[in-house]
Amino acid sequence: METKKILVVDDEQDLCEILLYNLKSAGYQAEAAYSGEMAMEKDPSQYNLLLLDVMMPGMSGFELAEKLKANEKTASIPIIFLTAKDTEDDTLKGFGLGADDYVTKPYSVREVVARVKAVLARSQKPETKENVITFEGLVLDLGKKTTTVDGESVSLTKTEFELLTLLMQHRGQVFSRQQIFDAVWPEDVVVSDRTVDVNITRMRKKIGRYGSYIVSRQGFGYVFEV
Amino acid sequence: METKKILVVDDEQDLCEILLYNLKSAGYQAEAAYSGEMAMEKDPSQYNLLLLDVMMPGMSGFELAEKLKANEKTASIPIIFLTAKDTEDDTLKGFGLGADDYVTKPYSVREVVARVKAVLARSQKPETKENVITFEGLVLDLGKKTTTVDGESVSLTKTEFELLTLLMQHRGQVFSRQQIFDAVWPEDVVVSDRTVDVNITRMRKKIGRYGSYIVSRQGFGYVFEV
DNA sequence: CCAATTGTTACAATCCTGTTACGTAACCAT
DNA sequence: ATGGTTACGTAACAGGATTGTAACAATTGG
Repeated sequence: METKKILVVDDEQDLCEILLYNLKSAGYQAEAAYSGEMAMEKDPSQYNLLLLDVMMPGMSGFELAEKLKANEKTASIPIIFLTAKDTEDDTLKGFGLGADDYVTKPYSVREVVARVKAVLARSQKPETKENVITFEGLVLDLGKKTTTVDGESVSLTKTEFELLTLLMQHRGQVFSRQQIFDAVWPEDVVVSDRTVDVNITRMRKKIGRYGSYIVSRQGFGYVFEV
Repeated sequence: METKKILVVDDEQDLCEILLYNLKSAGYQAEAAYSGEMAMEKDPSQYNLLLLDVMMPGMSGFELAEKLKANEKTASIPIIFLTAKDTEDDTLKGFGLGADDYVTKPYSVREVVARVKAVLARSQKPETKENVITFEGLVLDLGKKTTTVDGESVSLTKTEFELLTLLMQHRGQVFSRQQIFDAVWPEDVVVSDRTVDVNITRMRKKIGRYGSYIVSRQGFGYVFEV
C-alpha cells in the first residue's frame, strides 16, 4: 500500500509545522494549508485524510468540510477536526458533517497521531468492502478504480469511470447534463454540452450489455435504469 | 430540522439498549425491535433510518430489508446493516438490497453513531432526496422523472411532466395560462397561447383516467381538481 | 515523439413541440 | 331558448430540438 497523504489545515503555522514533523516521522506524507481557501486550492481529493482546525479566519473548518462533503470526489475523505471548543453542539455539528474523529485543544501531538492512525486503519478496512458498487455482473471498485463486466476486466478512463460511478451510485436517479457535468468535470473547465453525450457513448460501449441500462431521457438527462 | 427517528432491529436486547442510549445522546429519537417481525409491526415507514442486524432468529435483516424495499412507503428509508459476518458475499448482498452502509461486529458504538450521522446527512442532500408526488394511483417521481398510472408506467415528455408536476404540487389551485407558461417554459421563448392547451391535452391522454382531474376553468386556466 | 485520453464537430435518425385548423362547448345578451 | 361570440379540445403536420456516433483535433503524460 502506498504512503498515505494527510493535509493539515490550520492557521497557526507553528502548530502545523509540529504536526507535519510528527506525521512524517510516523511514516505519512503530510502537507499544510494555512486557511480553508488555501486547502481548496491544493486539490483536497488527493489526500487520504484531512486534519481541520475549526476556528480559522475566513473559511472555518466546518465550512471547508461542508464544501468537501458536497463534492462527490472529496465526500468520503476522512476528516478529523481540531478544535479548542468543547461544546456538545460543536461536536455534533462536526459529526453531522461527517467527521471521523474529533480532537479538542489542547491536545498532545502524540494523541493526534494516534487518532490519525486509528481513523486511517478504520477507513481502510471498510474501503475494500464499501468502495465496491455492483449491479449484477457489473462491478466498480472505487478504491482500485477498476471495472469488471461479467468477470472480464475492462479499462475505463477516469472520465468514464466517474460518469459510471455517479450513475451507479444513484441508480434510478435522472441526472441532467448540467448535474453530470458539475459532478464529473473539474470546476473551472468549459466544454460543449455534447461532451457529456460522447463520453456516455464511449463508456456505454465499454461496459457491453450493461450499456443499455444507461438510458437517456430526452429533455431530462441520463439515468442508470434498474 | 425535526428530530430524526431511528429504529434499531437486533435480537440482542442489551446491545439494543446501548445503541438506543447513544443514539438518544446524539440527539435522535430511537426505538428498538427485537426481531424482524416486531419491526414490521412498528410501522417502519415512520422512521428516518433503520439499523438492521443481519443475523436474527426468524426473519433475517436481509429478509426484512427486502420486504421494506418492496414497499413504496419504506423503499427509500436508509438502511445500515450490522453484521458479525465479514464475507464479501454478504456485503455485496447487503448493498444490492440498497444498504446505505455496513458495520461489522465488533464495532464501537461511536462508529455506529458516526455512520448514522453520515448516512442521514447524505440522505438529506437534495440529489438523494426522494421526491414523490402521489394522487391515488397517479405517482410522479421527481427524481426518476417517471410517472406511473395505477401501476403502469407511462412516459411523459419533459414539458408534460413539468406541467403535471406543477398542477399536482398545487392541487386545487387554478393556474392561468400565463402562470403555467412562466413555470414550465424557458424564459426567453415566445409561443402562442394555445400551446399550453395542446400540451395539457397530450398529457391528459397519457395519464388515462386521471386526465379528467385536470379541469379547465373557462377564462381562468387549469386546475388539478380533488 | 508516441499513445492514450478527451473535447469538438458534423450528420443522421429520432423524438418532441408549436402551429394551425376545425369542431364542440361554454358564456352572454337579447 | 336563440344566436352570436369566445374559449377550449384535439388531430395533423412540419419544423426544430435532442441524441447517438463516427471522425478528427487538441491535449496530456510519459
